[in-house]
Amino acid sequence: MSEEKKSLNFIEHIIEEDLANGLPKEKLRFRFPPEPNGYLHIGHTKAIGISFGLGETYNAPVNLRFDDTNPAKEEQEYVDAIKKDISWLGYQWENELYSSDYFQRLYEWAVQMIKDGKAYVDSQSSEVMAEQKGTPTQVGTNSPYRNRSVEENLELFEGMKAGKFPAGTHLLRAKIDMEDPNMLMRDPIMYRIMFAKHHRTGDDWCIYPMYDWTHGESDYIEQVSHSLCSLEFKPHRELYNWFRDHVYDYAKDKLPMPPKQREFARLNLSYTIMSKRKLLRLVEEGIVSGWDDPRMPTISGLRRRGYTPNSIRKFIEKVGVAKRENVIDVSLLEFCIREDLNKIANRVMAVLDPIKVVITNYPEDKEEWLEAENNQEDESAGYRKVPFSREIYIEKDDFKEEAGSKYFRLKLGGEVRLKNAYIIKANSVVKDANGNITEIHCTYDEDTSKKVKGTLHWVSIKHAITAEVREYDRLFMHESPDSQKDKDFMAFINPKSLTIKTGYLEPSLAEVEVGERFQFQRLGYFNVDDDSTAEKLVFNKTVGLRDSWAKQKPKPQNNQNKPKPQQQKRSAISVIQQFGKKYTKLSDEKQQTVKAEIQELAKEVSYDDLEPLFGTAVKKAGTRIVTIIALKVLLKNGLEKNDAINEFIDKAKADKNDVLVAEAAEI
RNA sequence: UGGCCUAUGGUGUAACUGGCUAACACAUCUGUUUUUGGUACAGAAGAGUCUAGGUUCGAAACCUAGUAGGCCAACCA
Repeated sequence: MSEEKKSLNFIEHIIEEDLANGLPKEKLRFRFPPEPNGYLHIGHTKAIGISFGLGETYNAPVNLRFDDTNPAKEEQEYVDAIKKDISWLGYQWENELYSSDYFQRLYEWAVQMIKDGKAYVDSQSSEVMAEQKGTPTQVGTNSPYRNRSVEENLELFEGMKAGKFPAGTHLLRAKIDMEDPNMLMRDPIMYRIMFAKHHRTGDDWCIYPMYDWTHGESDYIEQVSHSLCSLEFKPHRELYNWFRDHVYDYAKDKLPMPPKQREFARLNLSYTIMSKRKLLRLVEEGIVSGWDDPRMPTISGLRRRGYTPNSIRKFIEKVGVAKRENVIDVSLLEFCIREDLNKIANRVMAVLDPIKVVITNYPEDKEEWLEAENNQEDESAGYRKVPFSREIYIEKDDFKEEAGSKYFRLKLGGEVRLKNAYIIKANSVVKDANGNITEIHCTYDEDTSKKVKGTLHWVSIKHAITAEVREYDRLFMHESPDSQKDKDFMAFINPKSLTIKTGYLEPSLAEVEVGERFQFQRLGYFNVDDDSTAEKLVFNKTVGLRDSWAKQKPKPQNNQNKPKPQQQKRSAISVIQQFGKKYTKLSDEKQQTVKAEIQELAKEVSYDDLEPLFGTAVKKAGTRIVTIIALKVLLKNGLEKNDAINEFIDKAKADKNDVLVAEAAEI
């Protein structure tokens, strides 16, 4: 067991510390608490991966708890979809729970809080209350109802529960501090009146608890040890603790574990939006076909697109956990899915943009069934037969009448290998009236041992089956479409995010099943879409293969690779400082050229610019060398020596860096 | 005008809690192998850790100030 010590993220550090301080390992318990008001997306996967992942590493139970305290928004449909997605990802929850299961207990605790003078019934309009609440920079003021008697509060709360009051007339609030700098502590609402049918409790209740009151107490009831959520809940922690500490007083005999909330930064993906509300808009406005459109970042979308649970889990693992805002490059997600599919997807041949090739020396009525390896990454995948005949399709892109030596594909007079078949040579082309090539005439050679640079995929026209092939591009053309202050995210929609083609496939694909994944050789990974039927096959492109050839070709004006915002002219001193950072690493020769440049720049530098650099840390020898060089220029141009200068020079002469000493000695 | 959080190569995370030349992955670029311009393998480039002070023999880490970004005023979660 020489397990290499993996570095821990900050949450794991906290847990390790708690364990070291005496928390028994058996007490560890986590939870994933979605609100059933929408579909899960890749961002949620991070939260799922963290809590369920912790459960796996510490062998601790993880509850799936639906935070269903707002019947106006929540539906059973979402509960079912969420369960399906989590299961699909391969995680197992210990218990399926609902906050609504705790409504009675929460109610009893609330009554206790009233009796203890920690909560009161307010009877004002939301406008007035908002007024009293103040702003982040301005304290709030007390409600006139804040000091109702316990008896009155009890009676009113009882009445609220019994349905005696219309919605909006009364509220239960915690009595904390209207002047707290944290607005969440300014007498937060615990209960509101809502005459709505709840997806689980039906009409049992007409008062519903708010998030802050429910969430932490649900954690506590479940004896969750570590309650992990995203950063925006950080300000809630203070309130989480306040409620928890009071309730702990009521129940500590039976519920000894007070949970602790910790927050991590949520996942952001480049060229993607993550907000449920905005995703809903894409669905409602018909930009996509539904929540499971393969372009959507939802779990169901990714699943339909052909992503594997493994690849998504791997992605979440690689993304890490920390507290700073981040934007993950989609290329990491693509890397993860390619890595997985490379190992498990069988290779097949499909031509998506065909051009006809006639092999003139191959008999017209002949056909051969050639052996093809299914997956060279997996020996157990075996072999299959693919038909070859006189007329085949290859990709249009794979032929040019004329091309340079860097072009490995077919050109007139050139030879290429047909994957799993023969080597062919292009002799002539047939063109239509517009000059478009309609046929390429080739001759084949049975000797396949020859070395040729290029290998093409192909499909026998006579045997080919057709399929609808859907290719996807990113939904948005901007790296962070929803964080532009002056533009709506809809402005960045990519109008060409979906391309539908007719593909010609080798006949082995005639009987595929929905969800099956393949590599179309040299093109990418594809899976069978839910829309696919025996009569009409439909494939989705999951992701393309890496293509180092495409990168060499001139990009179609898409300069997304280097939008480096060039800073406007930097000052001479900052350029010199920049040189300083590298100076000691440069070769002697380079040092000379850089030195000359610094001497030139130094002419524009004033003493006031330079002086702050005298204090540079000893360790930063490069910066000090560069400063000396510049200083010498200034001295030469008439600058008088002063104490600061002399001290700096003396210190340099005494340094252990030879270059620095040498430069200083010249003064 | 407040409070809280964050700042490490282009991106994301590390750095055994103050100690080696700041590590790993993605992205980028080179080669080698290859019946996929894929995979695999080998290598390169790129960061004095936001800035300035301070503490220390020693700071990415601790302290102070500044700067930048994020979050906080729903009877949402």
